Amino acid sequence: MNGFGPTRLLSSRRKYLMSHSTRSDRMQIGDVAERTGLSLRTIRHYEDVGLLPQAERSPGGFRLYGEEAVQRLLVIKRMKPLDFTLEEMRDLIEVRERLASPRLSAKTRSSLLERLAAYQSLVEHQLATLRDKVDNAQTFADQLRHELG
Amino acid sequence: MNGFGPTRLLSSRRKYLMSHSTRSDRMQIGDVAERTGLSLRTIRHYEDVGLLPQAERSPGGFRLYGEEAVQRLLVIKRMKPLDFTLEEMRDLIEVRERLASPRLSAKTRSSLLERLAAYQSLVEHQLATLRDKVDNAQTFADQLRHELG
DNA sequence: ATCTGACCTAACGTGAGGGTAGGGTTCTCT
DNA sequence: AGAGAACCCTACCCTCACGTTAGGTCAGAT
Repeated sequence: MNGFGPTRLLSSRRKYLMSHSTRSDRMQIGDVAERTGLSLRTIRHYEDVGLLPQAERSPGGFRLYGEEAVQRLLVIKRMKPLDFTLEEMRDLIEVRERLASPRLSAKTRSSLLERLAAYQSLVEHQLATLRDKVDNAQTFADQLRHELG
Repeated sequence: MNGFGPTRLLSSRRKYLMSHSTRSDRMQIGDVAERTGLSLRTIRHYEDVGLLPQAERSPGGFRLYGEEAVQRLLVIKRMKPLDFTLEEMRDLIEVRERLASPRLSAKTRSSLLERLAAYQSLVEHQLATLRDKVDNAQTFADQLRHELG
């Protein structure tokens, strides 16, 4: 159900949770999954398609993540209901990140801003249709309530 | 884009729109698609998986629908954002329909009501998580607006 | 050293349709 | 009656975002 391993669901992870010595602030994939509410499979998949950068690895090959990864995944999670493809999200995120850098020619910057603006109007549109869907669902729920009430 | 044929999109269908004689109130699939906003492909798929009952056919094999089909599809459309599988929807609709009949033993009726109640609580739950998603998306949109504003 | 829980890759499966090919049907108009 | 346009049919393969095994390896505790 979880993609792998026993289902931990909400139980906070007990073992080697940041041992004591030598640990940096690197988490492994299970911690990230827990903090984001995404499955291991999903996280790996996002890496596969480039939505998440390649994770560092432990000597034995375990993926290691820092806080930025969690933050990025949370952003992605917020975007998801807007019905973008993973590739669009990758692109949108990249545009935002590049804009964050101060070292950009005016041309580059304005072209990035343009792309971002395009995404924004898409976002607004999708947000509107999402709200419509909620209304629809609400209507259905009301009807159901009425039939049972 | 539409599953088949030239993209009509919003343009109302011009030809043989309920001819004049001999026609009953049967529509063909394109009319239904137009009225529900679903694609031809989707409608056929729903029939394939039993979410929509087998349509009648014209002598030449065209699917023919009545008003009930449109209504049913609109109900399905309202449900869709709630993230049910097509099979769950089929089942839920069937329960509702069976309940509508007056010829039911008390036992049957109460068992159906129970199932419906179970669905209802699922619906409420899904509705809640859907609203959460909207909030998330909203947060994201706000951020984007802020970056551009 | 061993156990156990957490993790790995590889690969196939699934749900809900989209897209295309190749061809038949139905109405309108002449 | 014939033609043309608009509409529809089945069959099949494709896509996207993962889920689900299968068959291992790794890391920390005992």
